[in-house]
Amino acid sequence: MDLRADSVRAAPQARWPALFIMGPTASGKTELALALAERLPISLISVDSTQVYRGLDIGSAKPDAVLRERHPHALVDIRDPADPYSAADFRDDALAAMDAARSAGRLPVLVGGTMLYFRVLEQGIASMPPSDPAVRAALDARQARDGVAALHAALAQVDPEAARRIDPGNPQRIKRALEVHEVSGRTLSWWWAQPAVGRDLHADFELRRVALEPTDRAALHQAVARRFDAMLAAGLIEEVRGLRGRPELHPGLPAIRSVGYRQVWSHLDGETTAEEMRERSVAATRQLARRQLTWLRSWDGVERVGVLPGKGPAPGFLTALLRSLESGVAPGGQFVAGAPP
RNA sequence: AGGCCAGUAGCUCAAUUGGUAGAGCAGCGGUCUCCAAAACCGCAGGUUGGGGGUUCGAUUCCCUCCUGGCCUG
Repeated sequence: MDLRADSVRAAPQARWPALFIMGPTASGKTELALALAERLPISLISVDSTQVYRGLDIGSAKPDAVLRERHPHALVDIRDPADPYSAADFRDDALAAMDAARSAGRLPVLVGGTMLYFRVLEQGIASMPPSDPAVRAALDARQARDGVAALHAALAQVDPEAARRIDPGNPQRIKRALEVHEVSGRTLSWWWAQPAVGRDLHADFELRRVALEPTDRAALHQAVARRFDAMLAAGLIEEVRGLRGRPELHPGLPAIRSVGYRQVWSHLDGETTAEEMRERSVAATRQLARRQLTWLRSWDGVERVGVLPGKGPAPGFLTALLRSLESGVAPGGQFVAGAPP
């Protein structure tokens, strides 16, 4: 779906530059973004499904308060962990933050590792009924009572097309399809067939997309383990203990299901030893990184920059990136429309 | 020193009366349209501690050596 040519005709004014910094966990995205923020008028926008939650600080590798004071990050700490955030929420919020950056003459720099969010921001998302907590709860109960196979069979009745495309063992997607049907009266495959609506990002912004890709998997694994140990030393268990003390929070919430938090929560429930908790957390982080890399490999037109975990990209890359971005800054210290991203 | 038990995939363990080995986890690859740090799919992986013997055939029986653990001195 590339509406670029049409959009340029419809909106002849020059587009505003924007930069994506993508990459798996522990690849040095934040360091690169902060280095840019030190030297250029940019607005940092977090693309991270866990950093949106207040109180999930250590385990989500949020930049610390001092750094965020100096370089504010949009879309960090915007939700309570009890209140689930979604890809569609992100798209709206990110576009608003990008518009604000443009109004301020600043370069929006979107940094993060939540690849679905990048994809939805760029390609849009089909107009579909949002999630409905009550319907979800009912479907969860039905799954517990009748099993996944029964849910898939029910889906096959109302929406054979969706049932064929969704794996019979994938309860999350099956329930989403049933939910959409229940709240809208239309099947998921009907919604899939609708033309995409909503704003086209490419009409207003010219993107430069940079992906940090670790060149050495073993080194990435080591960096992941080191970083988790540092989180433990920084008080991750205490952080989770605090969350666990809130009665409205539970392991079914997206926030609590995220890497590290889930495993520590389970450890505090007495289900695992400290050593098991550490091993499972580190393994889950490795798996997260692997899935993030799978996303990145499938994307065309992305600038791929090799990094050695722990050392970052080659020094020449930052210099070259700064030089090309600086050329878009006017004497007044603001970016100009039509600048090269 | 003697006795007993154990040694199978990277890890934890399976394998009916001997019929040339399976699973979970980890690893790797992939899917992804309002939970995505989620949910799911697939793949690979072992001269069964070494050596010898019995047998048509040994993870399985016998001998020996090595390693670890327990017990007795």
